[in-house]
Amino acid sequence: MLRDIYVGLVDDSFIGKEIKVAGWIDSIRDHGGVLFIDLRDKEGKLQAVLEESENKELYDIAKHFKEESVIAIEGVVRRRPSGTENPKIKSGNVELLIQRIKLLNASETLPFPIDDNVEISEELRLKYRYLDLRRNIMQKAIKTRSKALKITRDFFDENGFYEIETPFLIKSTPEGARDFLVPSRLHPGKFYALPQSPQLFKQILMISGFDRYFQIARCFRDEDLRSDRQPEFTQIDFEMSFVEEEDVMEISEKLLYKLFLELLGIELKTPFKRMPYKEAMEKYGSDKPDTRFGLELVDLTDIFKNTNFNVFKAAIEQKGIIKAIKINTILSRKEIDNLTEYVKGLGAKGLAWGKIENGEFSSPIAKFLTDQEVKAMLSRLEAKNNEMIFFSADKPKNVYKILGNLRLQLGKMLKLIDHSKFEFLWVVDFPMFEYNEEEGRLEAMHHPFTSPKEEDIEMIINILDKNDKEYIINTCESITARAYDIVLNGVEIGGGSIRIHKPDVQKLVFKLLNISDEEADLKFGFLLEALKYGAPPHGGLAFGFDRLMAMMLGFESIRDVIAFPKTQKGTCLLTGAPDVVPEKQLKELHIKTV
RNA sequence: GGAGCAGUAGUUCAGCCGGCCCAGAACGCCGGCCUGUCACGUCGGAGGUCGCGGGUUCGAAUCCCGUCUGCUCCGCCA
Repeated sequence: MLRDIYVGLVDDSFIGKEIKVAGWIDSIRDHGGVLFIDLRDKEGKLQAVLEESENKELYDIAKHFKEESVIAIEGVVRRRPSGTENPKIKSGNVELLIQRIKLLNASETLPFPIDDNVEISEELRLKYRYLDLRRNIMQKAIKTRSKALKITRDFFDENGFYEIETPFLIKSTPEGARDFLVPSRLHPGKFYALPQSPQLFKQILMISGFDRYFQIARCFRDEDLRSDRQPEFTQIDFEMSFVEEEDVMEISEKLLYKLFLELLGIELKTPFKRMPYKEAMEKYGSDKPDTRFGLELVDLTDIFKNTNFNVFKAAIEQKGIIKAIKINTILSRKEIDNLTEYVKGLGAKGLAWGKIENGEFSSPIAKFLTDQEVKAMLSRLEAKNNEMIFFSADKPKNVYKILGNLRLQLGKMLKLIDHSKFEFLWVVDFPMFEYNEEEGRLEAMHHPFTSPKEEDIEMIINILDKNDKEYIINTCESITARAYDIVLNGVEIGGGSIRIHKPDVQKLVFKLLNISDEEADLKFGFLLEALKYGAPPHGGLAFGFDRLMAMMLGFESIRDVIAFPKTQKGTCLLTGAPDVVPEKQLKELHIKTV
């Protein structure tokens, strides 16, 4: 070994000992006659000292060493002179008296400082990721992530789960996200897909009788990126046999409890709150509400059902709704303008607002409203003096999107969010289906293997019998799925469901999704077949591990908890992926670029 | 596919309603001084295709058009 101990672990007990250490020069200070070198490794820092009078030759060389160079030092640990202790570091009572130094690798001047307090552009951080990762905050993030994985593995092991790997090279299936494809050399014109999740395999494993499975699974989705979405990401994926919703939620809560306790010292209160999807949408305009603050949406549709105000009238005529958010401050004209721009970006035509000042309601739309309407509305909103109201009137989907996002924006703006809180919430009773207007067909809201509630199966059969588009659109929403999402501070950190375990129900659902028997056989035949041979009732959940870690560590983006993330355009600035490949490689794969 | 923000010394930023800018600060870098600092101090110095291309103008970092890159968001993400 080139060293006896990590510098960060040297403490009072080493006083008087001669040791050999190695690490990076965190900082170097030449005082003219005495030189300080703070040596750093993954465990911390240690101050090393060299006096010119002791060794002039070495002093003159060492004073030119640059930060982030890698050196090895031999010397004796001694107590620091009284009054020069540094309480900020663990080894602050002692220092290493340098006898010999070996320069193992000199560093050139860095492209940016290795310092938690300096914000460096994302571009540079990703290009020089190895330097970025040297920063204390990133070291901590990666370390915590590793600990979290260890805790997770132990937890599932202790609870009778097997960790089972599933393939990366799989069959592409319709539905869901766009697949990443891998060309097959042995089968010209054919492709593997990378898994969007181990979904089908974990179900098959239940049918195989393993009863409880988990996996720290890498998943791939070829969709546009966001601060919380990378093309490859990690799920904590698990599945259990002979369970119902509550069982899956309970084990999920236990894992989170353990992670928060052991990593953050926080004791979570379980069970977490549950909220039906419908309530989440109606009160928060979101299926992943941030419940750390109020500003709930209030429905005003009935109050304005006979209104003469054209904007509201038109919305109601098109099966729309009118909702409002009330805040207890009056914003400036400029702030309102900014919010208007914001909601326009979400597809709103404008932002109607009103305020109560000096006991009077005033609003750009006041002249279109009757006294009765205003009175009823203010009473519904319990609006008081110096409060302000924002309206949205549109199809429900748009109103939820606009007010849901406006609510988050207002929460931030008015500083209503307590950032020390961790508010968990289960969102339950999701609809099974969503109508896709563009494609004119139903889509699975969760995925097509999610079980409908037992009592709703009848409804599916009815819908199929009627075969009437209008009826399908109107009825599909009331079919409830046995699905659940877990939300933390307004971020969806996991989701799952009880799956279909009977082939006939699975066939019904495929049929409703407009997947023909033929196509179902072609794409999911193996699953339908497997369901015929004693498939146990089963269900599970997958956590978005990157999101969970980002939340726990207080990062805005999951890039900060991934060692080597990609940019918003999906490129790796460190290595330059993706890149062109030699013609020969393409030829072997039977591929031509266009 | 769309919208917004950003791009100026190595880094972080200021300048940007055209001329006071052949661009400035801090940190970093280079050199000198300094025996107890730990964001050391101090004196001096070097360092810039103002992302790129085009246009308007007597004159462009500054205005216009296009383009590239990063970020945030909408669409998309079962």
